[in-house]
Amino acid sequence: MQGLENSIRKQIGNAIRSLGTPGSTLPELTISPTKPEFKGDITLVCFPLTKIMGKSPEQVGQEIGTYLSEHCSEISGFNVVKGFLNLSINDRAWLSELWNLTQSEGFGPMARNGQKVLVEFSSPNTNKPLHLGHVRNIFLGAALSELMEYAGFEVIRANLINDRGIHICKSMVAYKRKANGETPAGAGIKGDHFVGNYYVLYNTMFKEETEALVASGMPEAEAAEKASILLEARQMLLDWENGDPEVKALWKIMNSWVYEGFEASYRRMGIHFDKYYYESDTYILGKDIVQEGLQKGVFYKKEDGSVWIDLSGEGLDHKLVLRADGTSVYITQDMGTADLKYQDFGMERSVYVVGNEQDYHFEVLFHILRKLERPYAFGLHHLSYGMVDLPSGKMKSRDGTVVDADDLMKEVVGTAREKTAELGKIADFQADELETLYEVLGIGAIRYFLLKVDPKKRMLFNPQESIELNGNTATAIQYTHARISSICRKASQSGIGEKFNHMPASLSKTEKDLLMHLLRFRAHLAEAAENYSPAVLANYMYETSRLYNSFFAHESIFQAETPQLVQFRVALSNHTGEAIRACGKILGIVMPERM
RNA sequence: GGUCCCGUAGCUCAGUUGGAUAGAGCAACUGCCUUCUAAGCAGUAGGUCUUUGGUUCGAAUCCAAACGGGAUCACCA
Repeated sequence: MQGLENSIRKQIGNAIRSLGTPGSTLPELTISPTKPEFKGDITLVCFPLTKIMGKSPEQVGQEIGTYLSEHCSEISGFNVVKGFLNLSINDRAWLSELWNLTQSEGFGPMARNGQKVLVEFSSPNTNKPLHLGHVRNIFLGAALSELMEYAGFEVIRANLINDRGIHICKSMVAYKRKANGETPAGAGIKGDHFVGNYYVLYNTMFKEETEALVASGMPEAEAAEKASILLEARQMLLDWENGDPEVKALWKIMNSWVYEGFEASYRRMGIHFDKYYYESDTYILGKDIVQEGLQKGVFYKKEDGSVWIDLSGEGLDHKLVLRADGTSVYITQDMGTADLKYQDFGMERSVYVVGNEQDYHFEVLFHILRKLERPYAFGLHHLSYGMVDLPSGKMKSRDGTVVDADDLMKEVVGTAREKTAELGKIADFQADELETLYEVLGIGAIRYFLLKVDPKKRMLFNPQESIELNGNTATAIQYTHARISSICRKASQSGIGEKFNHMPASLSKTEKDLLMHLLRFRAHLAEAAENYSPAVLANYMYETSRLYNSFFAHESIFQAETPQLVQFRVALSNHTGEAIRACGKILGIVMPERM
């Protein structure tokens, strides 16, 4: 596409010049695929050229069209409708484009660009198991990482674990009071769920205690502050900071249970990290940066000793960066962590995959880092995403309306199992092959469902209806891939080559639509990487699958008129498979050979 | 209240950065398995792109305002 489109752009430029417009600079040419209801393949919008050429849009179209069909062998015809110049490209030109593509980079990754990008995602708290919101974050981060890698970057996947603070202490208090030394292994519960249960228990106990206090005549606000269980949790946080060995030991063991649980979930999701950061290490960072900022005059100190930054020039507000007592706030620590990451990896770009409730925080953080003239400051990006809603409304842990990540995976894999059995195409599958297939279908379905939507939009998750296996779903795309694989297997048994090595004289409509779409792969890849948007690629992948299915239904492959045509259609199928696998790899959706 | 995000078919979402008669899937209705996988294909129906102004040859897209939904505006993380 690139080569052909560029050469046509050039020819159009020549046309405009030779049609008598001396010296003036060309406006940007808008060229797009022709709408299906018109004849032609690509369309030039003529309106922007009317001024420079001093003619009506129709005249412009006619004259450029005439010039092109005389000077440009790829153009086989044209028509002008209401100022749109529709150009027909001969099939041979399209075929050579595909030929060029498959002979060169194909659908493989771009060449290394020598730049590094660090992607921070997942970043869970260690007091409860992962839920659907985390799953969106994790799949976004993982897909973005793959996408950037494919686009030529070296990628560092980082997970900043929030393993410190009052919320962890709450689980610890509940455990201390009620557990009697129970362990996840003993209880037969996954570690993160085990600890999460004590967090829930804390909240129950806290509620009971405050209600009792209120019943005994204490005002509600006071009761919420005086509950012994809360005081104990606060004391525990202080003890933790003072290095109390007993508290530290409990903290360590409970966190290790959670990490085991997380690792199991990550494994099932098919993701990994290159680097873990822990807030228990990073929370002390950033104070030296505050001093540096004061010296540089970026920050200022109030009479009480607290340190602030004035961002009113940026349309924001004044923001505290250090308390009067010299202790850190969240953003202090984030400044320090940003420096730490840069020391560790020296990356040009850094992406934070964090929910949109922190939009303001990151805007402030990025402003600060730019004012502090950090070398990485202009490569920062906040990949902000919207909440996942349920039909019942917002997910709330205390209402028990969260969709647990492990439950979700289990359920969808179960659905894949039932559906597969229903269709009954799996008679000759081995048991372990089947288990793999169910995983691939189930996890793929969730992944695609969460990735196909523009990240910044809130999205609705309906547990009953959302994970469908028909229509615009991973399953349907995986099915297309399985069909393609089946074609390729059959071809190889008959000794038919899978590589594109023959050009038919002409293309059918579905062949041409598919081919033209395949040629746009790299443009979509580039667009997705540029916008940090896996959704772009997800939609491209679905469209590829749809066009292939249409081709598949309309054209017979092995019964084609000539052996050459058979070979071409096999090759077209194979290359479509390559494109789908490439998208699948980036999105983390495994494409099965058969299903 | 200030700031930011969102508003497209009954539902869930696309919409190539301003182009032609706005597209998919689900749900509903019709057809298509004796030929390569029907988890599919082809079709019917479904729209005041929240509203009102503006910018221009042209607006779902850009600007302004209003309405609706959400987030945020902590010396929490």
